Amino acid sequence: MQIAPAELEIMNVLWDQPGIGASEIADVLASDKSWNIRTIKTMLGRLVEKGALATEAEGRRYLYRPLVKRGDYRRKEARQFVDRMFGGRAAPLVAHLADGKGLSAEDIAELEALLGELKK
Amino acid sequence: MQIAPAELEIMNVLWDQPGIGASEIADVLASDKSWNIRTIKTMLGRLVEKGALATEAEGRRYLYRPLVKRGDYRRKEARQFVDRMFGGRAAPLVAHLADGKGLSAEDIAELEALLGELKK
DNA sequence: GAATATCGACTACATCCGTAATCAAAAGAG
DNA sequence: CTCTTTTGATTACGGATGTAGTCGATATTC
Repeated sequence: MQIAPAELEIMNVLWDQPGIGASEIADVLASDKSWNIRTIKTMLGRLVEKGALATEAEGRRYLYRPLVKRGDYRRKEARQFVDRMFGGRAAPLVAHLADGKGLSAEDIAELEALLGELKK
Repeated sequence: MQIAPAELEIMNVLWDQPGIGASEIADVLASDKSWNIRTIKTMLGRLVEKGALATEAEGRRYLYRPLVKRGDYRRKEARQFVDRMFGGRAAPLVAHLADGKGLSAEDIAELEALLGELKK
């Protein structure tokens, strides 16, 4: 199941706060995005249609909650991206991120810890 | 400038062999893709329009050559992807790849070497 | 109770993408 | 010279996406 970039913004809100309604989502997004409430509702509808969200009626409105796990989705996308852009190799990806100054000291430390884990 | 997934296949061929024409590209791609030559030409046209490719007339046909560097494009895409999916943090991305068994021993070795470099 | 705000459902519409088909001109085959 | 092939240019077309507008029903506010 494919989630478009704009739809992902909605999913992110719902992964953080499952079980809220369209207007609450609009409130959360209002800070960075300037999306019309209708736009948000359109995307909610599409996400439900795609099977990414479940609805639960609360009075006259719906509450939404993710059916896909954030981790699962990320894993799938990460894999797909690395395949598409780097022929499936993770190292070049990290190298490119590093080259673009995209790695903080903290990132590097985390990666080291991670590699330590992996070697075991 | 945005390069769609299918267009990227064309770019990859041209990054490997700049300065070839549509039919040569079709030959290279014939092994894995079953794209009609017309499809390839459509994508070439779009890539030229987007400014990703330059054309050079050779008799009645064109030779194509990338105007965007592969490394630059990858860097930009990697950054964008990490921002979109992982809030800009690289470590979680690698963690997800690792979790999905997406890291070979070789990858791990390369990453270690890379981190060694970065720490200096 | 009448005007208004809000909700979900349905519709709209331009652009991008994947996948070609058509067309006119030119080049090559015989 | 005529038929076929190849090339770039233009057009097609359905599905996805971003960004809403319309509509009918209901809830809320005077």
